[in-house]
Amino acid sequence: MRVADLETRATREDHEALRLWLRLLATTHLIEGRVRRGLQERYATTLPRFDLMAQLDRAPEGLKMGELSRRMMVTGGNVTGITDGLEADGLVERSADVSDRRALRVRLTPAGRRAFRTMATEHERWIVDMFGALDQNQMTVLFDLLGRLKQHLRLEKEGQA
Amino acid sequence: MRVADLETRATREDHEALRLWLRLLATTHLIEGRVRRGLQERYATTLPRFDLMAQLDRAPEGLKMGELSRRMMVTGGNVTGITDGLEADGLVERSADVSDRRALRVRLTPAGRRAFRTMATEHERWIVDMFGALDQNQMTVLFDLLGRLKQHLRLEKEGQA
DNA sequence: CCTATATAGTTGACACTTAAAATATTTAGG
DNA sequence: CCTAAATATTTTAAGTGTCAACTATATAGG
Repeated sequence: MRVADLETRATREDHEALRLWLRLLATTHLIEGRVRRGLQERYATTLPRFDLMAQLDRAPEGLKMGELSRRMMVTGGNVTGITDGLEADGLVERSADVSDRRALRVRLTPAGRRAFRTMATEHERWIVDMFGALDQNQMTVLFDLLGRLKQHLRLEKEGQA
Repeated sequence: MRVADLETRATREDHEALRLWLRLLATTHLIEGRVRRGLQERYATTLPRFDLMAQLDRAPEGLKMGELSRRMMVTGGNVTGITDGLEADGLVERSADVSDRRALRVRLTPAGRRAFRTMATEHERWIVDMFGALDQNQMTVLFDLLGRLKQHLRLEKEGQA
């Protein structure tokens, strides 16, 4: 290994699963950091803000806070804060849900949609470049293996509940 | 897909690389969250504290703050804060570096080492369980593909610098 | 030697994140 | 109908994370 990073802590004696986990984590951190810096430098925004807008871009009719929270895989309190910031900047708007007075519906404003679409184009280019190390077949294999892993994690959780 | 999560935002039209990235991110978040909750529930500690101690467990002679920062893949300021907390709890200690008066060497205290070893055993069990979805061969393939991806990211970065 | 630059670490400002408590509303049972 | 439990959201406290500014020390060239 050329560079000391999260994986450095793994040694020959460790279980293969542990080494795999550290590499998975290091790789994800590397990509995430690259995207975060790109968004900061090019658009003075953050990854969580971009993620929230990405979810809303897929849902023209808007999403309830709870649905946003589930899809972003973060807690509700977190979504409240990020939404507050985006709302203050006029990029998203909250509106009362018609069928449930406890709920709020969040959606992109026209300005928010424009801003997101611009960023998303460049964001996708970064991702394609970073995954350029893998050919079509390798990407498919990786996608399937991660799918298997993820499915297993979901099932384990259901077992508990 | 059965559950709405980070991947939900990906659609048929998206570039394969983007869908792969979202799955990589979702899977990593899932595992990370599981480990974080385990450490919190069983040992009332956090993942960053565990990670820092894990790095030190591999380096009996201790590590300089900067080396810790590189290996943990986080900024120096962050390491200062986590180290402060662990030091306050008597789990690590700072000592002056003999050859460089700017530098500090951090190492586990005996109590820190005992605490880490206990947690590490259980932590490894969690990881092995979570990766139980994959057989030996699949783990090797996943490990190699991530290695290829990671190597490519490192090279791109060197190119810039 | 002496100054310019680089490096090691800390600090402060700000954003993100979780968990738990609090509020408001809905739903389910009796 | 009425109350208990569940759900949707916000708030708060504490920890994590970045970046940029700062202090202290080291190193390189003249």
